[in-house]
Amino acid sequence: MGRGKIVIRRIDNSTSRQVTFSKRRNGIFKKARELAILCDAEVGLIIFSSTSRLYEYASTSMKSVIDRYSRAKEEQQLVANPDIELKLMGQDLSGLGVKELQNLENQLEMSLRCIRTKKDQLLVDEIHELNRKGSLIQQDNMELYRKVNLIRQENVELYKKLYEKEAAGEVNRDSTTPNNFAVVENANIPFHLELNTPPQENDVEQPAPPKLGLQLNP
Amino acid sequence: MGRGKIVIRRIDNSTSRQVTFSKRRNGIFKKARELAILCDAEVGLIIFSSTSRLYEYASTSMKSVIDRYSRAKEEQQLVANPDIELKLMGQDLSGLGVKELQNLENQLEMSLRCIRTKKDQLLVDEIHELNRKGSLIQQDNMELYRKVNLIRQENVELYKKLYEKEAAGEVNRDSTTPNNFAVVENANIPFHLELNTPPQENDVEQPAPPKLGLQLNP
DNA sequence: AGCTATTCATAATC
DNA sequence: TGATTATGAATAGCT
Repeated sequence: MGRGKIVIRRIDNSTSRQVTFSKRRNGIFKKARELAILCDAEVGLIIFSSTSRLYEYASTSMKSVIDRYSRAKEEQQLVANPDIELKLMGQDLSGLGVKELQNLENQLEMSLRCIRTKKDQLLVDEIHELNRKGSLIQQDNMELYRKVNLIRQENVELYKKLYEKEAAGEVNRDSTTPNNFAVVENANIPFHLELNTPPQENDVEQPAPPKLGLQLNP
Repeated sequence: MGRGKIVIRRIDNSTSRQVTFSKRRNGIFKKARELAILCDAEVGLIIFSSTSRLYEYASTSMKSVIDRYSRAKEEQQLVANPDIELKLMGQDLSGLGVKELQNLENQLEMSLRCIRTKKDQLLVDEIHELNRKGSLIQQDNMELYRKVNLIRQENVELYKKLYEKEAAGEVNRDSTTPNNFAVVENANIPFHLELNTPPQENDVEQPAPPKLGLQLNP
């Protein structure tokens, strides 16, 4: 139904995707409404666009639809698993008085709080652990930088000495060839290192470990 | 679309209502699927027939759709109701009826869920960020190890050459003193480095970043 | 946003 | 129910 047939696959062009979305969204909402009216059905339709905007239609109310859906699903579950309810609810609620129900509510709320606390603790612990590890690696990193600089300095000294000796001596054997090669490599390494460093310098050279986002360890 | 135009009102004849329901239900499910695929949307469609049978379609999963819907709604609530805060502290509750109190309770529970979700997201994000940073520093670290080894090797070569030259030449000036000193330092550094490395090697030498505790990125 | 040429969905019928 | 078909709707491609 259009100027040409299309295959059903994601529309790559973002603009036409948007346009098609608008048109078809209207179309399907109309269909949903018609189905609900014509056939006396309860219909709920939820659509999130690719840009995460929410569009919804419900013949009654979305809350009603979702509640009914949940109940229906629970019943399906029950049919599939007849005895899960007993374990889930702990007990039959019918015949309980206000006091018992209040007790039950309190217990469940306690469990809930307990679980939440544990979950949060796990997350926070993990962040601490990551910070600790990060700090260790960073220290190691700084140590390595120090060492590279020391050895490099020494390297320079050695080259100086070699040149002095060669200058003091005379033009001799093939040793110049590997020596030159070595010089090139040496000249290369610090340069490369200098080039490599800047992007990480903020994270790496500072004495303190980087604390990002939330500050969890006071 | 059919042999004749129809008006959109409840179909009285129960049989044709049923037939129309079947046909249009298939139609709208197809439309929903097409919309989801074509426009990269997340779609959830719930239909209860007039006989209370449940039919559903979800491009991802109904749970995902409903959760996302709830979150979106909660955020809308928060944005729309910036002054809940006043009643948030619970003062001035006197004079409110059961209905108003229930409303307030619902709103607060919604806010609470919203805040919890956001908090969890922040924690998880932070863990991801720390993992990322850790991975970067670790790469840097490995690069540094490589460099230290290269320069050290080169230094060894240079020492060899220097000694050769000195052996070939003669016992000369005071240069031996700083030279010896340099040798001592040089001999020291790799040793120190070797001693330093093992405890961290597990963390540092592996190509992959260390994922500790919870595995958050699947 | 509109406008058609087309394809599609489906009401009526068997 | 299931299949068929005439017809109205939806919409893809253009402007």
